[in-house]
Amino acid sequence: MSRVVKKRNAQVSKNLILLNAIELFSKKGYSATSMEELATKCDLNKAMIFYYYKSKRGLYEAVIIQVLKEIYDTVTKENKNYHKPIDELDSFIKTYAKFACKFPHLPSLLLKELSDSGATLPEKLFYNMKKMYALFSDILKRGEEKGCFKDTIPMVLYFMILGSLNLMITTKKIRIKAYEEEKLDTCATCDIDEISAYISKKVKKMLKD
Amino acid sequence: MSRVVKKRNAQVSKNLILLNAIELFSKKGYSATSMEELATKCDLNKAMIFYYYKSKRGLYEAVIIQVLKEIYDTVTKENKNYHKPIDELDSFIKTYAKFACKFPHLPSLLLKELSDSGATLPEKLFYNMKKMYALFSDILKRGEEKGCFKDTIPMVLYFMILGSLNLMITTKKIRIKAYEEEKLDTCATCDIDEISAYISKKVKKMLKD
Amino acid sequence: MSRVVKKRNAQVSKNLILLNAIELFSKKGYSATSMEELATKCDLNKAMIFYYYKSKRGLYEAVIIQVLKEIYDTVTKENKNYHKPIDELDSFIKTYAKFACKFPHLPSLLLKELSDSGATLPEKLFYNMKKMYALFSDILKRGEEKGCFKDTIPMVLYFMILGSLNLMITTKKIRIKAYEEEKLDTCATCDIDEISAYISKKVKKMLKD
Amino acid sequence: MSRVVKKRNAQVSKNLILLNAIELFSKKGYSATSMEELATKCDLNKAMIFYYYKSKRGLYEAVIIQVLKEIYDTVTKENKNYHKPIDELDSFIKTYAKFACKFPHLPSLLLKELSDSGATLPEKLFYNMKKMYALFSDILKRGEEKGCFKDTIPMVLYFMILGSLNLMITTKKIRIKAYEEEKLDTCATCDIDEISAYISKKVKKMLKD
DNA sequence: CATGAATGAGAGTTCATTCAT
DNA sequence: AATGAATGAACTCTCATTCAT
Repeated sequence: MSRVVKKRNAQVSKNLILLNAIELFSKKGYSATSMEELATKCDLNKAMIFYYYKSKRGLYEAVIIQVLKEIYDTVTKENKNYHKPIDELDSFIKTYAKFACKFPHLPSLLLKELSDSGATLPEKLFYNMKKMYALFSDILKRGEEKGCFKDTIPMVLYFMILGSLNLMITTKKIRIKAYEEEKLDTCATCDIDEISAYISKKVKKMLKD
Repeated sequence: MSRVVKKRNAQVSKNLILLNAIELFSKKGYSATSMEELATKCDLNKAMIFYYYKSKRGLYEAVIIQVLKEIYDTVTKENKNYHKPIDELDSFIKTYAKFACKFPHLPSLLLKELSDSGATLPEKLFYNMKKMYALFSDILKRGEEKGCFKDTIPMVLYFMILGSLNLMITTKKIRIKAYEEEKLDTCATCDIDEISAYISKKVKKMLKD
Repeated sequence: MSRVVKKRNAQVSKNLILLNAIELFSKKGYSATSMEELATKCDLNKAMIFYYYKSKRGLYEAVIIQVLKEIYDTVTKENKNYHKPIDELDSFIKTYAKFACKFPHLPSLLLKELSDSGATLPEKLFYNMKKMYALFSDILKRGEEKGCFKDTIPMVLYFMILGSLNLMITTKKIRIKAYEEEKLDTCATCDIDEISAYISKKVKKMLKD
Repeated sequence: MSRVVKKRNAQVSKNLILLNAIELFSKKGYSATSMEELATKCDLNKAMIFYYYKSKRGLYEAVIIQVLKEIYDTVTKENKNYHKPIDELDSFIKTYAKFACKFPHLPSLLLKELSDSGATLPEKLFYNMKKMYALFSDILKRGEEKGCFKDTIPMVLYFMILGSLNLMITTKKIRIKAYEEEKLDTCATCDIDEISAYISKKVKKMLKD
């Protein structure tokens, strides 16, 4: 009859759940993530997830919002140190790359959210996504005004950068495998800094006149 | 008591399942796709799916292989008409774009497969993915040999192209929404041809000396 | 790995579920009845309940409709033999009494359905309840026309009959207890026929002029 | 971190819980009533319910006893004003009707308690129920002794009165619906006073010689 | 007296999979 | 080749109850 009741404070538990949820959702996707598994990972009772986040979907939204906020904050903070559009662009790319390395599975999660939802994507989520893009497109705009960037379609350029970085990060394992087994040139040995430097260089070249 | 037994030949049913499976898997992802729903969509009994494809995972692999084959075939066929690396590159981009439009949800599916599996990715699937990439990297290689392309890291460039195209396609709905609601510059009105033309132009610029 | 699969035909299983559900729902009420328990009682897998009835609520509605139909059919069949309103009234009371004995816990179930639902009561259910009442009120109406019944408010009389019968039946156990322990006059020894005869007699007296 | 601790005295909180519990249990039944919901309704912590009433079942019993007491007290108090059995009977019916209107969902709750429990019905509850019935059967007994009532089976008559009143009250909503939609004669417009007057009149007629 | 975090058991429901026909 | 009944495991979610504070 005697039950051992763990005593942690609310914030600790709530955060523990969120952090592990970020990992699981981004590794396995929404449907394949089980609340049972998450609870075990947190060493917490399953019911606590619902106590704090109401529902699986609720937790999921909290996860996405949290992640978007983190990216945005990281990127803006870094960018404050630079004032020339070219440096800001450099910094944006490097910071995003660092972030994507930290949560390597999130991009596909966000991507899915962007694609199937369309209309149902909750407002908060949508709002945070736009803020992130606005940051980037502002850099380009200022660059064009100052005459250092030409012929920009910010949306496409944004996706060229994010797309390539995400793919390079998530495919790391398999690219190594392809290299080891068949000496295929998959850029297996490059680290993320080299990759983002290369992308930076190429993007700047694209935008020159 | 009398049961109506549909009579189709095996190939027809098997294909019917595969086609509908492509749609469902790519729309909803692996876990969120139910065999029940698929069977209903095919107007076939659930058990038939297992009769033909052994298991859900088996069907899923068949789906991915089928899709990769289709992309590869389409791209190679188109590219036979061109012989200068620049034209081949152009053609590669345009053909991939067309394909991605046809199955707009597949990229995220492939992407996930690339990321979580790593080592467990079945050989056949892996093989088909490599063939596709080889096609692209060969174009670049020939271009470098002929001196028309400079400073290439094919893997990164491959992902810049695929990444941006995929993202532009899958986010179409939401970009329109963002434009309509807040006049955000999300390239909402561009059609896929304009987008791939822009990407082509920019990639070529990157590779010039 | 080898699974033993029971082979019964659909109708048998579906009925088995319905019959046991009638018993459980009427004994315990909706919320307190568990699908797990029902399945065990049927010696069937829990999933079969959902296979046949979609949801607990769906099963519940099937139960109620089934029961109402049975009452209605029993009552109409019996009443065909009589043509004078007084005899029809007698027969109505006796038949309802017999039925209520067979499913002693149903009345409280129907009662609850009548009370909390109001607007949400499904159409089919509502329809069957009205048919039942119409049967009774028609007897009274004919009686008034022929001059053998006076001063009727059919709804109240209907509930006097049903209410007293239901209560006498459901409280049987406890009335016996009260009698044995304290010689309280709870009509403990009366059987249902005596009770319905008494009710019949009294109702007829009420309706005389 | 600072926690706001409500300060009420014990009796106030305990009563608050009881009152709201009466409402919820009688509206939804035992199983469908959740302690969480009750706590929210009381603007109190869930644990307080257990602090005061030990368990859900304990609270439930408190509820039933409280209600039975209230009925009994109301009825006896009213009946003190009358001394002829006929007037006492009238008064009993009218008072019960008033009470049932105040807690329209209680009857079905009591009914259920009467039926499932049988042997397990706690002593206190049983005791209170009997007191209530004794009140009624005493009126009839005195009436028979004085020669103004004939041929009484008090238990059945008790249930005729209670049954019809309860049913008329709980089905009010649905009877109105049936009337509005299909002009069915469901006594939709009668108020409780007319109904109890009609019942009174009819009961008295039954008991005449 | 009062709170909120924590628990374990069980609820309804879904789903991939199998088997007899 | 095709069906539909059957299964068992898993899933999300709820609930009464308890404990530390």
